[in-house]
Amino acid sequence: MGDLAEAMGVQKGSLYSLTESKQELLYETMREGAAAFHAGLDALPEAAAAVERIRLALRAHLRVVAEQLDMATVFTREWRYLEGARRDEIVVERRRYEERLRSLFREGRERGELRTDLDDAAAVLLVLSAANWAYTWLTPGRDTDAVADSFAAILVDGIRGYSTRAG
Amino acid sequence: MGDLAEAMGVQKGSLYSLTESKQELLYETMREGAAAFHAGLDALPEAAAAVERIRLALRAHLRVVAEQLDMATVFTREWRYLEGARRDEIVVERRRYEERLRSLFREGRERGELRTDLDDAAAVLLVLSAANWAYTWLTPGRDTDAVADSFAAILVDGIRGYSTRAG
DNA sequence: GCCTCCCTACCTAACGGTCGTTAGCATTGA
DNA sequence: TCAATGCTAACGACCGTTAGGTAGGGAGGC
Repeated sequence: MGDLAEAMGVQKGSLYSLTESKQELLYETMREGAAAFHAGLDALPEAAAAVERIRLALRAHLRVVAEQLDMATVFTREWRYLEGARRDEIVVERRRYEERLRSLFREGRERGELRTDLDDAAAVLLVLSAANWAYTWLTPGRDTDAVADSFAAILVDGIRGYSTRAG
Repeated sequence: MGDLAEAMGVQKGSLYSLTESKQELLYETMREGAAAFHAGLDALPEAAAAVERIRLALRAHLRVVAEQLDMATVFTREWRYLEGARRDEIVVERRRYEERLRSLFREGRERGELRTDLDDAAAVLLVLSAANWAYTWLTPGRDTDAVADSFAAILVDGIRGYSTRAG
């Protein structure tokens, strides 16, 4: 709160005529974050192939992280410190996001666009890992879409060389 | 330090005849962590194929995380709070680990075992993301090797369905 | 074998700083 | 007039650390 007040050019105590508490600020940041990430999934073209939707979901997520790096950092690191009902609400939103991601894979598999032997849980975890770790290395200047596409390319087609691919 | 003292059944101040400072404890934890993760890479069979070495590296990393969850959590979350020379040393160790992982991919590609058009940087980032995010969801009881293998399977051969694979 | 020294491990008490928050009051603009 | 915004000052809690002291046990010298 001290740092925030200083950045606003205001005394520490003055913040409390603008906000209820530090928890409240954290909560509002988390709400913004959840909304931003969900909006990325909302914008996915429904008609596109699963593989394409996954690529675009990765792009959307990384773009939010890159464009709102501070928020994304708080979103990934600080949600643990929410308490009570506010925490419950945010945890639900986080789970819902995971579930929406998971359905991308499940539906893709059911439609035969993805491997039938695909381990859904592992695939989602891999994407979520990339998404949630991104705040540590993404820099707003770089071409975030290209990175997302590289991730997607590896995820979709793997890393194995053509000559050595097993039948 | 208070929590630690309580867990040891000792007064807070008594800790300081055993350690120099909280920083020192953090530093030692980080050293242990770096050693454990590097040991995982040391044990990789040199003769194995790149794809296999990558799978085993993932296994080794996740196993360390699962078996030393507290250490791994500190290792991934708290290294930022190291200061001065101790911080520098740990940052070097972290970078070296990344570099060793990167060489798994680079050598694999150079030997033709991995796709010639592979984006090394993205591949390493993907593996590191999975590795560094693992402390948030890994539970010591579960079959960690199986999860690592699932990750490796997706990483190596991708998720795309056979019927829709592009030529 | 005994005594002395000293190191280790522990104690109590407190210091100095940080931090979130509150009370009470002043200013200002609609 | 009143709500919003700001100020000053302080409270209370927490935290890492230190000072100064005590108990005990092992090592070395006599």
